[in-house]
Amino acid sequence: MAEPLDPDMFAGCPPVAAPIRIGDKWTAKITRCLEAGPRRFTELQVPLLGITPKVLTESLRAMERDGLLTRTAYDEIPPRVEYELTDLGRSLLTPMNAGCEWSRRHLRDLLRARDAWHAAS
Amino acid sequence: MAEPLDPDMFAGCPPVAAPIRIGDKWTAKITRCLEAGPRRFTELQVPLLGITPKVLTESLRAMERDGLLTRTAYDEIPPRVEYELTDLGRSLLTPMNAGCEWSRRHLRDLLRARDAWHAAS
DNA sequence: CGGGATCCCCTTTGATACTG
DNA sequence: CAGTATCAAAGGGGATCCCG
Repeated sequence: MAEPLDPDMFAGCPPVAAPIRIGDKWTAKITRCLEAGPRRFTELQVPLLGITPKVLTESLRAMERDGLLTRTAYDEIPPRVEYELTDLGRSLLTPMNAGCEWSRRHLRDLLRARDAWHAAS
Repeated sequence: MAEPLDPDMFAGCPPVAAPIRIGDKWTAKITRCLEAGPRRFTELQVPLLGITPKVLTESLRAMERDGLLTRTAYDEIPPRVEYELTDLGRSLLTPMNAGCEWSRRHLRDLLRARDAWHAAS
């Protein structure tokens, strides 16, 4: 359905890059991962470097509860579960893109101000 | 310079309304409070219902450090300090407005999904 | 494979009291 | 007025181990 997720797709998005945050720590990244189509649990773990199963489960459950994505479990062996954005979840991409655009244009200024502050103190 | 801040200006913005968050818990609201011009410390405390001086100071210091606002202390008695948005701080209004627009259009759907979930469980 | 159960830590946030 | 100092609480996030 979709290309494999790039393990480094968030390389340019350190936590400092997120004065703008959507939902909890992982919501925005999960949304990005699902942008191109449904994904499996293990598939999501790859770009979300170091996320533990517990935390990923919690984030996915919260998003499911809020109607941002659907969870579909297939009764197979081995088990297979797919997560897919709903229209509501997809609507988050608009403010997310506004946030990313802000980072592209202004984050450098913010970091420069922060460095200057540390240098002065 | 500017009209007094409405103590209830954030009445329609419960925490649940913020799947989109800018900076720490108070950054976005402080930015809104400064939108119309410089404000004093005590002036800011009014709409930020219940914020303690400590937390307000911490938030303001962090924003100053990041170049989002300036702090000007006038050597008078009684003391007077004014906080004012920089251009960088003002640039946050764009993604903030995108987030507010999302809330206006979709928050109702999110809350409905959440309620349905609770009802089902 | 896709989790659940436990335990724990640390940061964020707040309450309270005091001060130049 | 505009903070600072200290303490306490809370919850988000993570480590580790286990399971159907």
